[in-house]
Amino acid sequence: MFVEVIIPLALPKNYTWAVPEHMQAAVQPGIRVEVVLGKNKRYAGIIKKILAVKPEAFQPKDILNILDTEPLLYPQQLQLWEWIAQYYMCSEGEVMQAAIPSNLKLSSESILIWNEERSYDFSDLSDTEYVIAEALEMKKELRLSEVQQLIDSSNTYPVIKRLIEKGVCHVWEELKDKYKEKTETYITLSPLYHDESKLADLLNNWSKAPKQMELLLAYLHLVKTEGEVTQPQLLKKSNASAAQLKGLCDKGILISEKRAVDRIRTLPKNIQIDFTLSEVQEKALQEIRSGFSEKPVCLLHGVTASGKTEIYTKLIEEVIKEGKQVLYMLPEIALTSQIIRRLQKHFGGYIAIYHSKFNPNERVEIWNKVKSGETKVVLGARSSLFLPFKELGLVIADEEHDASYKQQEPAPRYHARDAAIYYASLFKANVLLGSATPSIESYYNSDQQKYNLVKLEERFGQVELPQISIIDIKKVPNKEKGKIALTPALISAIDTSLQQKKQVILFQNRRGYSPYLICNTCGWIPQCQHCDVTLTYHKAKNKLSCHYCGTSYPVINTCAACGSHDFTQKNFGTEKIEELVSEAFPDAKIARMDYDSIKGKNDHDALIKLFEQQRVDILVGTQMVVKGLDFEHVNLVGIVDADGILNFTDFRVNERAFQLMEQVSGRAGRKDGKGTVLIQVSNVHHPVLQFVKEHNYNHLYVFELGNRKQFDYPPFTRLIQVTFKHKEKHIAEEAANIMLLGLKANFGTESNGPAQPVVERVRNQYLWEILIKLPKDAKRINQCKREIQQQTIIIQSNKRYRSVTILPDVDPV
DNA sequence: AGCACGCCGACT
DNA sequence: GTCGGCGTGCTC
Repeated sequence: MFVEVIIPLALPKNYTWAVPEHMQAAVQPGIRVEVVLGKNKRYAGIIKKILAVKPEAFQPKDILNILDTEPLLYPQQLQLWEWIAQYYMCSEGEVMQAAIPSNLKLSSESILIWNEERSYDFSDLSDTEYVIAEALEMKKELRLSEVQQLIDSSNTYPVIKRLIEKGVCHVWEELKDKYKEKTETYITLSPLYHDESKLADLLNNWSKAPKQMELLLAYLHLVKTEGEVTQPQLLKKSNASAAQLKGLCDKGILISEKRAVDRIRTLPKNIQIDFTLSEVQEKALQEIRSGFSEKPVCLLHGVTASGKTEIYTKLIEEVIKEGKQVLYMLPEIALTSQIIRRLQKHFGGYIAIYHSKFNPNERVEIWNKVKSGETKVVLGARSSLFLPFKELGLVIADEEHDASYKQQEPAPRYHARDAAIYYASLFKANVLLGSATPSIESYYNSDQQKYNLVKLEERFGQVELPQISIIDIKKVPNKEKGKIALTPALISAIDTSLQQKKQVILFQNRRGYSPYLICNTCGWIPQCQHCDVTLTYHKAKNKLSCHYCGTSYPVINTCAACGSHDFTQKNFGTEKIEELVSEAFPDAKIARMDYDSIKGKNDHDALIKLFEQQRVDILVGTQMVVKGLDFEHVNLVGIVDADGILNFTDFRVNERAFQLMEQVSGRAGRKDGKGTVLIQVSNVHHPVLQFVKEHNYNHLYVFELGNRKQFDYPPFTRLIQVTFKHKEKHIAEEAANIMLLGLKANFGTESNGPAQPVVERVRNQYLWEILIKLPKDAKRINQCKREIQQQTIIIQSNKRYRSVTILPDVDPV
């Protein structure tokens, strides 16, 4: 018997091991096994398939151990992994890395074992070797991490090698299971005293140790009120010490025991739906249901504040009642306590939250509860896709257009929305994609009748969509040199809102104080040494920072080109807007929400809460303010600098610009009355603005087409994005130049072939991203160039050499 | 991911 | 003439 095993490594394919006779009965797909790969490295892999025939090309090794009695996952998951590996061009091992909570991944740790036969003469050892040998002699065993501490260098390997050669020790690899149950110490009364009279006897004849008696009385009281008593509870209540409690336990009166407990607080399992759908929502729900009978995927295009969440809630309820499970995915950033609270209110203990910020032990617990079918609804970010659902009935991908569904680094570079559609198909489950601004590919798929499309064009409670006004910055009188941040029109609108006791959101998609500095004498602009982008001035930190790579520099006072000390700050970021607003409205409470002001996840939640409670009047922020948040009292949204959103050259920017502006605008007037959106822009004729103004999404993709007439519909099928990844900048540039010369890329898939560009990642069928690995030395780059010269590529590029969008003349699909 | 092997530049 | 850097290839 042989097994194909998935090892959590980027191996070109799965390897095969032999199963010794006595282990064969326990072997089945989904079980973890311990295997040796290479010389003596051990891994815990997952059995994918059982093979009956011995492979001919190599001699399989035996597996060492079987680690589970039942499969860790279901066959559907192995199928999903296979699909992701094939579709996104990575190994199944890499998928496994992403899929399994790190605590279920076993890895071997090298342990140095003291050689007892070794003489105690260390005269032949160097200083570092001596330090380790001495420690080994005392402790007999050392972990690799301990060795690293001892000689405080990461370069332990050569030293250890020499120690082995000199016969001081040998190396043992040990596999460790990292998941630990959480235990709490519970205190119970000894069964001896369960009899009331015996207990009374004990208390009446108590002598000495009054504190212990007090403790015992406190215990008896707690049992009555709480039922179960934990050690910390008891000690707190009785104000006693652990030693006093131990005394009671030693006397055999109380018993202390450790019990495994859930890390995740469980809520009662009940469903509570306390709302009714509006007529429009009800109609949409009907359409979704009947759509599901024909096609498994449905795109719900509902304008902002149309009440999509209520529809989701109804669908989830139906699925739970059928006894099936639901995966509710959201972009990471939108997983705020706002939405969590809302769903927990409806589904209580049926729901579990899952995302990458959870600690590994908690993740294992959720994993197990989803696997057992106990958890019915998972609310999570993209990684929740990998949970072992027992019987998936519905997947909801909310904010379907959001780019953070796509994993960029590391492999597997999967798109959670697309992978979820495949995953759902394995269960014959339905998928609901929801967005106020659907992605072009989803729109296209519904256009092609692949997905069903349901629209919700009305806001909940007949609130009208906001009135959108465009302010032409060019026409604003006495503007200073450069752009004007807050026009008089915007200022007076903010003033009106504040007087009405309403809230305002000001959106500026640039963080920092001023996006660049310019030398007044010669026009030199400080740039990042690594990235060729301008450095943004941050006033709070008093630093210049590169928003591309994150490097920060001290403020430059002297021009590198002409030595002048005279700089002007150009443009404005959120920091400056915040400052300008507080100057204009000294009495208003103003807060800023961007990457710099939000350090931890809690800051984000806390700020949202402040704003919800109207303890902030004006919120200045970047994209962060738009992600799936409902604020009821906002009636004005100002887009401070729309040019900054519209004037890019990236091919998908029109789509993104529209989505962003539409999402931002959607924050206005969600509940009580019509809102206003003011867009400050100089390029007033930009076509995207018309669509935003009319809330017209239907023709956006046509517009996208119109802008790129040379391509057939859909315009993006032939786009390939190439990313150059190389340590050395000049090589990445050289690689970009090869592409810019209009040469060809050999889209081979092997990762171990000769020096040739290598396909590494695929995004989805419309947009391919390819990572090209290039050799280091120049001679081989030329060879590479030659290999590249077989296919013509039309290139669209942004200025930075990091990422180049190219259009090949054949469809790579 | 490790680890081995082999190739070139910096030291006894 | 050897050490050690890293580039490349292989592991069932």
